[in-house]
Amino acid sequence: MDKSSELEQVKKCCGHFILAVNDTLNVINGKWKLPIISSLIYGKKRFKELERDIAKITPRMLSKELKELELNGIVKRTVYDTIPVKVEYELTSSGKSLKKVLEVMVEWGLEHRENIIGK
Amino acid sequence: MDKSSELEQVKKCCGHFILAVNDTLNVINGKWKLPIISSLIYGKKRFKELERDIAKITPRMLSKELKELELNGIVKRTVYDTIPVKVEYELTSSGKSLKKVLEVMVEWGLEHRENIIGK
DNA sequence: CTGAATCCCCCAGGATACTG
DNA sequence: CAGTATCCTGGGGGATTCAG
Repeated sequence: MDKSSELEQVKKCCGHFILAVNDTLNVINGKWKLPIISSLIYGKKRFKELERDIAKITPRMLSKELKELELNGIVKRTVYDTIPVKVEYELTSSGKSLKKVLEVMVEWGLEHRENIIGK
Repeated sequence: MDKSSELEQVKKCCGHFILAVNDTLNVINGKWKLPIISSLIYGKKRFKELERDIAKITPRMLSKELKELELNGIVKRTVYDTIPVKVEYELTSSGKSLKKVLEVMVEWGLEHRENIIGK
C-alpha cells in the first residue's frame, strides 16, 4: 500500500470513528437528556414524577426530549388505559447500557477537574 | 438514616454525577471539537493543516474552537518566532486521556446502531 | 394527568472580507 | 501563514395557554 492510499484509509477510519461518537453524542445531547436518563436509571417513572424530579424542566421540553429518546430506542413508553391516563417511562436495554458510557465520562470529568485545579 | 434523608443522598449523588458528565460534555461539545481532537490524536498540527484536514471548517470556527480547547486544558498551543509565524497545536495529557472516553462512546454507538437495525 | 399549540428570544455557527 | 471583524440566519429552548 502506498502513502496516499494509506492516508485514505486513515481518513476513512477516522471518519467512521467520528460518526460513531456522534451517534452517541446525538442520543445524549440536548439540555435535558442526561437528567432524564439519570432519573430513569433508578426505575420506571410517570410523566409527572419526571417533571418533579428534574428541576425547572417544562412539560413542553420533557415531552419533546422523551419523544426523541423514544425514537432513538433509549426509552420505552407504556400507556395504561385508566382514568385519568397513566403513562410510564423506562429505559430500554440500550438505554441501560448507556450507564457504562456515562460512568467513563464521570471518571474523566473528575480526573480532568483535578488536573485543572492542580495547575 | 431515614427514608427522606436517604432520598436526599441519592439526589445529591445524582447531581454530582450529572455535573461530572456535563464537565466532559462541555469539553467536547460544539460542532468541531471532536473532529479537531481526532485530528490531533495522530500528532501535532499547524493551523493550516487542521483547516485542510477538517472538511468545511472555516478559519473563524477553527480559531474559536481551538481557543476553547486551550482554555479547557485539552490542547497546547506553541508559537515559533519564525517568518512567517508558525503555530503548532497538540493534545495535552488530559486531551490524550480523552481517547479512552471516545473509544467507549464509539463502542456504544456501534452496538446501539446494531440494536436499532436489528429491530 | 399527559401532553400539544403558539409565540418569542437568543446565540451557535455560516459567509465573507480583511490584517499583521 | 494564522488568525480577526462583521454581518446574518436557523433553530434550540423558554413562557404561557389550551385540550383530551
